[in-house]
Amino acid sequence: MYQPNKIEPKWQKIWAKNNYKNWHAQDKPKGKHIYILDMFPYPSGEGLHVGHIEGYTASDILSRYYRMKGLDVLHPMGWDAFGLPAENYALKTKKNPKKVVSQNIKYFRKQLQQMGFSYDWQREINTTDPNYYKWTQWIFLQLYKNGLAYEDEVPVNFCPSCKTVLADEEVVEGKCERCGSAVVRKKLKQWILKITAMADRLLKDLDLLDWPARVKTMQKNWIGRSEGVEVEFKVVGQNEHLKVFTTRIDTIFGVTYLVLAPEHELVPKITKENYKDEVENYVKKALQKSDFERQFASKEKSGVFTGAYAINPSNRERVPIWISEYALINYGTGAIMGVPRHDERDLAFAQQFHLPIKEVVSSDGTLINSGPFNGIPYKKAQEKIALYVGGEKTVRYKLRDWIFSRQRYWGEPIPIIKCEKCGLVPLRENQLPLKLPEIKKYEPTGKNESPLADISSWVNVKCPQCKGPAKREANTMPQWAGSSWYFLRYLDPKNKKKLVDLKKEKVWMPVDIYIGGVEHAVLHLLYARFWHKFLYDLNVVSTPEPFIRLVNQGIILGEDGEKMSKSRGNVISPNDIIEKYGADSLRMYEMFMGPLPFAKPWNSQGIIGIYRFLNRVWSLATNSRLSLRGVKRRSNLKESDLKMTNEAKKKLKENLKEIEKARHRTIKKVTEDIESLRFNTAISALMEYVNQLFEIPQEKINQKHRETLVLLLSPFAPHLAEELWQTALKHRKSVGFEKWPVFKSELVEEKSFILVVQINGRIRDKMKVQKGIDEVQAQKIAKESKKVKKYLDKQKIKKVIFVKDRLINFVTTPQN
RNA sequence: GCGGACGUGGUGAAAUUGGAAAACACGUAGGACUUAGGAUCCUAUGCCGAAAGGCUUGUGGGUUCAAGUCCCACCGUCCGCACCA
Repeated sequence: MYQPNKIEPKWQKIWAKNNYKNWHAQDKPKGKHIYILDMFPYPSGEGLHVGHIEGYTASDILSRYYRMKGLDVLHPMGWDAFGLPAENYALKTKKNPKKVVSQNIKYFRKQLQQMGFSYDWQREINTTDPNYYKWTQWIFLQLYKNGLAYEDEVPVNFCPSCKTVLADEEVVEGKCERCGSAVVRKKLKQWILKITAMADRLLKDLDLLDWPARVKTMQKNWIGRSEGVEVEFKVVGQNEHLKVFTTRIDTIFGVTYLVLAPEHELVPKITKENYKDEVENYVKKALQKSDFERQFASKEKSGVFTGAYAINPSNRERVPIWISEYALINYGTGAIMGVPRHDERDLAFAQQFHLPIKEVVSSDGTLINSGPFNGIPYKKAQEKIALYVGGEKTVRYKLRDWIFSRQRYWGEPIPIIKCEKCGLVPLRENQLPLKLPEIKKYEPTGKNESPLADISSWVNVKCPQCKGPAKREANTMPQWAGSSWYFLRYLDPKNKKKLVDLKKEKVWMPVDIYIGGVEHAVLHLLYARFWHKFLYDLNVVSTPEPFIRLVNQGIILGEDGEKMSKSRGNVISPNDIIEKYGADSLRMYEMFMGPLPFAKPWNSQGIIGIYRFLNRVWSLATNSRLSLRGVKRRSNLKESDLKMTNEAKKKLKENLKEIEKARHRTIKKVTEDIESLRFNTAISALMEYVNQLFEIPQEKINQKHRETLVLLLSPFAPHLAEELWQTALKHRKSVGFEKWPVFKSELVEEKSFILVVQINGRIRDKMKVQKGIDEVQAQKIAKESKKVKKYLDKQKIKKVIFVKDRLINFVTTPQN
């Protein structure tokens, strides 16, 4: 009897011997090797959910499969444990974050081991371990030394609930990605990473990657490259110039006003006395609004006139200068030229404030009202007009630099000392890691500083340069720091001298297959690419991209088809499923639900089908009865016991002949499907094979049939396979390192096929015939069919289409 | 609004290159075995029809001997971005 709750713990214990040495990958393997990586989890208090298991099962199947194919497989696991979720949870439960994290990790590790995932636990890493974050800090120092980390006072996103600044990537629809509070804009001095310096490479190198189209598109849009022209408008009566950015320089003759962002630095300078009160009022109001309010609450355009005018360089016309929220300070130059006739937003604004509207591109796409450029197609005119108005070609990106400091306790300390005399002084590399002090009060202060600022024993230090009094940088790094390079540390987790040994790095990088959720498309995946390119420039790594192939698993929805959530009460707990059906059933069901990238609703009934299947496998391999009692299984009977009609005898003979072919066909199908990550159809193929084995008497099933079944099943259901391999089939060694079965192509090939006979494209008959017959033979056979004759009667055959080994189609016309 | 993915039975889904639509499961119905069945086994199961046969891959058109697959238009769903000049 198949009892998963007995055999699963048994094999898990055996696999755990010597810290899972069987799954330990060589540092420098001699033969073929493959790096199969999961997005490592954030060890929350909730434990693993079914979504984690989906991706992790897929990667485990691949890992086990490639080991059986004889490859060296690197399949590691670790913990991404710094950041807000752990800290908020710790605050809520009034515990120490370090303790919380270590408890959660313990629970996660246990759950992963209960699933039978074949990780190389000797390479386990933890981003909150000082031996790990030493290197996160080291990378920061290199960024600083290379001018890619800088401190600046800029308008930043601030979450009032989490009491910290956030990166643009962490703001979703104007709200904090973590807690959902509306984000407000503040001007604060922050550490910033110059990701924009890599914008072009991050965009171009997307071409090197085998990633899902939507992730590439998301990154492309996020980087948001646009080519345009910067052009200056002189302010009337002042020695000031307003620089605007436009992608449509050809419409400059149609400019009827200019707009500045409320935060634009020239606003106070150019505003005329009579307009000052109104302008200041508007600016003040705008600054108080959250991003959410500014972007979504009011679709109507707002704005005020500054009283100032500027000269349009194309036609010398005087145009009014306005300010409005719809000009964004952090894109382009923060100032735009208003062309109401040819831009929807400008049109809305012009209509609101009764500004003139001027047409400069006619319906046929040529310029009008544009002085010397009239009659030229607008595209062609762009270059000439840019030259004419003294504009400068520029490339602009939506991507903004990465705000890198957080006013929270639970993160990597930034290894910088601030000295009044010497300014910013980086720690020396031999002073790393700069450990996060253990403190009692780690609540965020809300004072735009991390709680570390209040720990005087930690924060007050001597300046390494002048030995005078100085302070440590008290802000910490964001959650994304540790995950931006973790896949490198797996290669060399204990190296004390280097982040990673270059020789080991050269062997294993880049990651061959990276499996994880799509939610990191513009966060982790963008940050990791950025750091990787930087490390590539430093010769710390040898490849420009870290992840060649990315696969997103689709989310698993609740039974109601909605996203699983506690409030909906539709969360499926892996623990319950394991208890009821075992980890092998859970693994296989999640793979059987549908294609890996699809979103799929859970179905409690569905897993029963898998459980039944594994029971059938058990009974086949152990040669035992399937049911508990009272059931006559056909294959328990001797051939002579069967009441054999002639037809039944014939069918049996056929089945026996077919079964060896079926074995080879199944090997082929399962092998190909695993390699292309079509696990659902691989499992279907295994089911079909089992169904076929059930069609023949038990004594006709030989060891080879059973062994093939167990071998092919082993990546999917490793516990069951191991049990059957060693107990029922009497092998000594683990099934996980047996040779993957091979098929003979001559046995996969069928000798006959079903010839489909069509008349005018409609199927009229089917018949089993020898493969390889030619058109003449096929015609002859087809025409012998009564059904076909009926339709060909009184018809003239106009044309015959013959597709070899598939079909024959008679195209006819009535004879008269 | 812009960009992307997609639309097949009661449900999850299969379907190499344009060549048998619905594999494999779930569910349902009937039967077997049973003190019992929510275990197990067998049979049936896209729709209409007694049958012959006809119809069927969101809708409408097109290309083709042949379309789930290719082309055009429309409808719908999901996801991402969203005043980016």
